[in-house]
Formats: sequence, C-alpha cells, structure tokens
Amino acid sequence: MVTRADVARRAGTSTAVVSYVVNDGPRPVAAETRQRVLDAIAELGYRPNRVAQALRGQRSRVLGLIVPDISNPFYAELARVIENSADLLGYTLVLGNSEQDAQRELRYVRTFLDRQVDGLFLISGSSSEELMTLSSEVAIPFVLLDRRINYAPNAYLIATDGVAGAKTATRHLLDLGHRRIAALCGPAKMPSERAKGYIEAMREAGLEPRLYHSADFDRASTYELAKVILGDEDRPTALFATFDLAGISVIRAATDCGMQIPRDMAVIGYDNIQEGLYSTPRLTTMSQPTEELGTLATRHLIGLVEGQITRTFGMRLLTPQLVIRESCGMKELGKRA
Amino acid sequence: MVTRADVARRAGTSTAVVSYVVNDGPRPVAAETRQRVLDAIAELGYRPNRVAQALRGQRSRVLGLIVPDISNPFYAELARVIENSADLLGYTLVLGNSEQDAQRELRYVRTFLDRQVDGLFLISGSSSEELMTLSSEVAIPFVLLDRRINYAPNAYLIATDGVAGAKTATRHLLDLGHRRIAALCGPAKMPSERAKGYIEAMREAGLEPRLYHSADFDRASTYELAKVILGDEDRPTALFATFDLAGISVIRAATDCGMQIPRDMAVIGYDNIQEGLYSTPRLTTMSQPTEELGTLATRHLIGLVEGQITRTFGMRLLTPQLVIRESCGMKELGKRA
DNA sequence: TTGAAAGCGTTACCAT
DNA sequence: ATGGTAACGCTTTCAA
Repeated sequence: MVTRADVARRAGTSTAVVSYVVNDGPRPVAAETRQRVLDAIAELGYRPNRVAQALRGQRSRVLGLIVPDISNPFYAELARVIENSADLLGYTLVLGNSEQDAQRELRYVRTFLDRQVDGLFLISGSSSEELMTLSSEVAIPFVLLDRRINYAPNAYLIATDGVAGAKTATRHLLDLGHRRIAALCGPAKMPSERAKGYIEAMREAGLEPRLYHSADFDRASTYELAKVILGDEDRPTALFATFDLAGISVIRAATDCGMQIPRDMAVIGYDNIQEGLYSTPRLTTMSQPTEELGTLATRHLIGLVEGQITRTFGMRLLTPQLVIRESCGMKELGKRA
Repeated sequence: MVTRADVARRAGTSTAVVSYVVNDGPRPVAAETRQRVLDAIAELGYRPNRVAQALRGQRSRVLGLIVPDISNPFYAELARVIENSADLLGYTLVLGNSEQDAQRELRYVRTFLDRQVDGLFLISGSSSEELMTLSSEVAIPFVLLDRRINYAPNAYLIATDGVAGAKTATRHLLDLGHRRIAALCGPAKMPSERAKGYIEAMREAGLEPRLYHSADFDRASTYELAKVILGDEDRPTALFATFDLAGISVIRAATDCGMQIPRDMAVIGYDNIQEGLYSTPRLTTMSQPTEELGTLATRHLIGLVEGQITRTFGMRLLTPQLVIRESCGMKELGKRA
C-alpha cells in the first residue's frame, strides 16, 4: 500500500506538506513543491486511506441506512435515490435490514456507530418511546424517513403527509360514489398515519371505517388478507390499500376469486411503486415523490453532518399526489354499489 | 467516547489486558482480572471502535456490494440475502449502484478499497478485459455474481447457468409446439449467456433464432420494445424474456395492444422475482435460487477473506429451475401457430 | 500474568 | 513555506 510517507519521500518533502496539498490546506504550499507532490502522487498512484482519516479526524464520510426490507420495492427505490445523492456528495452508504424488528434496528444503529458513521437514515419500525431513547443515546445526526412517529420531538422526519394522502385517496373513492370503503393496513401493532387519514375521511363523510390488518407488509400476507376481504359476504365496494404492494396483492386475489378490479371492487394504493404502472389493471395510487424524499433526506443529513444546518428536529412533510390509473374505474361503478 | 484506556483505568489494569479480554487472546488473563475488566466494560458501556481496529489490523469486517441498480427487484432480493448472511457472520455491507457503467463500477471499487473493505461482491457490467485488469489491480478477494463473463480466469463467479437455463426455457416453448420463438434480451452491447442458450436451443431444433435487444434493463425500455415486437406483422408466437422484468413488460404491452398472454403469445421469463407470482397472468419463468446464490457468495467471500478458502477463481454454477405458471399456456396454443 | 510501547495512515499544531 | 511530531483507538510484541 502506498502511504503518504512514500509520497513525501518521493517528492523530497514531509508528510505534512503532502497533507496540505491533498487537502488544499490548512497551510499554503509553494507552487513548485505542490507540483512535485502532485507528480509523486500520480506516479505512485497514491490514494488517501479513508480509515486512517476517519480515525484521525472525526469524519468518516459514511452514512448508515436502515430499512425494514431492501427487497420491498418502495424502500429499494428510496435506497437507490439516497445512495445516489450521498455518492454525489462524497459519502458512502452502509446498509442494514431491520426486518421491522426494534431489536435488530437498535443493533444496526450500534454497529454503525461503532463504525463511526457520520449520520443515519432510519426507516424505523420502532415506537416513539424507543425512538426517544435512541435519539438521546445517539450522538450523531439522524433523519427519520417515511414512517411518521407520533412523539419524537427530538428527531427530524421527512415523509409524505400520510394523513392527507389517505384522505385524498379515500375521498377519491367517495367521489366515485362508493360508500362501503375499507382499508387494508399493515400489522395492527404498527401505528399508521394512513389508517388515521382514512378513518377521518370516512367519519367526515358520515361513514363507518372498516380496517383490515395484514400480518406483515409483504405480498404473501396481504394476498391472504385480500382473499378474506374478497370472500366476505358484506364485502366493501372499494378498498384503500395503504401501500401499493398490498394493492397489487388485492388485484391478484380478485382474479383468483373470479372477480375483477375495478369492476367488482375499486382499489387505490399508496406509494406509487413502478410495478403499479405495469400491473393489470394499472394501479391508481397516491404517489410519493421518492426522488425528492431521498434527495431532501440526504441533503438534510449531510447538512447536519457538515454543520451547515442545525435543525435536528421537526418534520418535512411532502404532499403525495393522486395518480389516477385504472384500478378504481368510473363513477358508475361506485354508484351501482 | 469511551475508549479502551478508560476501561483500563477503571479496572486498574493496562490497555493490553483489556484487549486480551475483549478479544479473548492472544494472551490469557487471570480470572479475577478478567472479571474486573468485564465489569468496567459493562459499567462504562464500552464498545470497541471498529475504525481503529480496521486501521490497526488489516481487517475492517466490511464487504462491498456493487450492483447495477438496487431498485431492480432481482438485485434487491439478492442484496437482502447477502446483507443478511454477511450480518450473521459479523460483516457490514457498503452499497454502490453502478448503473451498468464500467466507469462508475471502477470508481466504486476504488472508493471501497480506500475504505479498506475486506472483500467485494460484484454484479458487473464490465467487459472481460476490464474485469481482468480490475482483478489484477485489486488485492482483496472478490466474487462475481450473476453475470457470467467470458474471460475472467482469475475471478470467482457464482451464478445460475444461463446457457442451460435459457435452453430449458426455450425447449419448454418448443415442447409447447411453438416454432416462431423470439428472445427479448438486454442491451446488445452486454454479452448474454441467456441469449446464447436460446440460440443454441433454437439451432438444435433447426430453427432460426430471433433476437431483440432493449435499450436498457428497465421497465420502460423493455415495454417499448415489447410493443414493437407485438406490433410486428410476423410476430413470434412465443417469447423468451431473458429477465422477468421484461416478461412483465411484455404482458402489460400485450394487453395494451389488445392482445392477451398466453392466448396470443406465450411468454417465459428468467429470474423468478416475486412480482411474477402476482402478475396477471402469473409469469412462467426460470427460477434463480436467490437465497442459495446469496448465501453461497457470502460464505465464499468471507471464507476467502478469513483465509479458510484459497480458491479465488473458477465458477459455481447453479441450475435454474423451470417454474410453470400461466404465461405460456397449454400445448394447443403453440400448435395452432 | 501483566505492562509499556511501537505502529497502523492521517491531520494539524508547533517550530523553524 | 515547510518539517517534526503528537494524537486518533486499537493490537501485539517485547520485557518484566
């Protein structure tokens, strides 16, 4: 391995000067010396050792990303955006899959801390209390993503406004003439802003909300639940799936039950994963601005890390957009019900 | 930050002894002393600094994973498996999206090297020559995944046998009675084992292969291409999509052209991404054993890193399994053509 | 069985 | 403008 000492020797100077040249400071270097150093670096193919830099300084230029499951399309997409933005700003990403498990999540946080990451992106499955404890323990900046947690006043969150989005979705169903509208949510133990928005919209319309909870956020369990919902005598005429993956499962389950979306039931999703643009029927959904979410989060976190920003708490809520495709049908369908 | 010196002070011993206790060696420690150290560690909440360990020793316990695109479902799934296996063995994963770009790929390799990763997983878009150069430059172990490259005798590859898989897929179409069978491949500049297998199977059947190349591996470009294929007067009766994402695009495009899969065209994919189990129709495909691929790769790489294995070149080819679902239809459909 | 100290590659302060 | 050197937290050899 080529070290700074090798460069210094070759350039006939000291390691300090090499450092000044490499880092363009903090001391000036004579033009001629600088050139000798530059030449030596090029000839030797010298590259600074990031580990040594991290140990010496306090900055590693590594950011941690903890997601529930990288194979979930929405998180994968978000991860892509974040990795990209981080890379652009000179940061490397370490990845952890928490599997919705607070224990695992905490373990990753500690592991990453041990590795001196400069900051943390957290798509957390933890409760507010756990998060509170966490944020008081963790000395580095972190930003919460996507999942809105009720009480974490000492954290910063970037997400779409789930309550507003769910209301828009529900109202779209209402506008289409539906009255018996149910919501397919994730596990009951995970508090959901989207369920809340749905309930509010229903109440405002004088309707009784009906909530279904899947065992998990994956395809298999939402598909199972969808079959149950579809098999119900008193089946709803419209369904708000609080995440697209569930919406896709419903479409598939409907076909398997000899029904058709939207003819037999209107379905609206949330997230706008790519898959929904290619499903049959195409999934109407509340679109999360993934690109924006990811870049904002990255910029905020790095801003915090580099001290250009000091706002470590609060929320940045983006408004999801209704994207009308094919899974909700026309007004007549709703009326008929 | 609590350091080893703090622990030593608290336990009334030296930093060396703390090290012996923490690492369970290389020297024995008196039971009583050990206990004092353990107590001090617990009281102080001391955790070893991984960065310092990495700098001192040569091991960082970090592995790099370079994928073309983490938002591609197949890679996301593979990444999940790899992260999981690596984590189980005490390794952390850093992630890079190469976007099929050899330049970017190389940049990530260097960045990760600067960060002293112990090993590299590479789903490479580079040519054999580039890879050869790379492997001679790179001093750490690495394993190639999924993409089989013709000439990289100094690398180790784990993948499914694309030639065999493609042949199986093509023969399945042949068995169904199809004769006009085309293949939808990725970009023409990316050499494809799967295309090769398809061509061989066609030739063996005395048939003329027909290849289509999409601009990219993503949904948008495969969808565009699918429309072209479907719009062709002389359209094939069956299509081998060399990756599931393309197969899904074809299904969607068919519907948009007023056709139906499998009635108007049989489609078989490759990969077995989850999405194919939920599409309408469900996608018949060549299943890659993602779990096995990922764990094998991780075990091999870590085995190499830890010196338990010395086999740094060769191939481990798994056989993909034909998974018959709904997108190819019955024998009659092929015959009719 | 334990302690002292060198050294991993960097940075930045104190000298010169 | 530049060189010498201490320090970041850890591991391990050498001595005791």
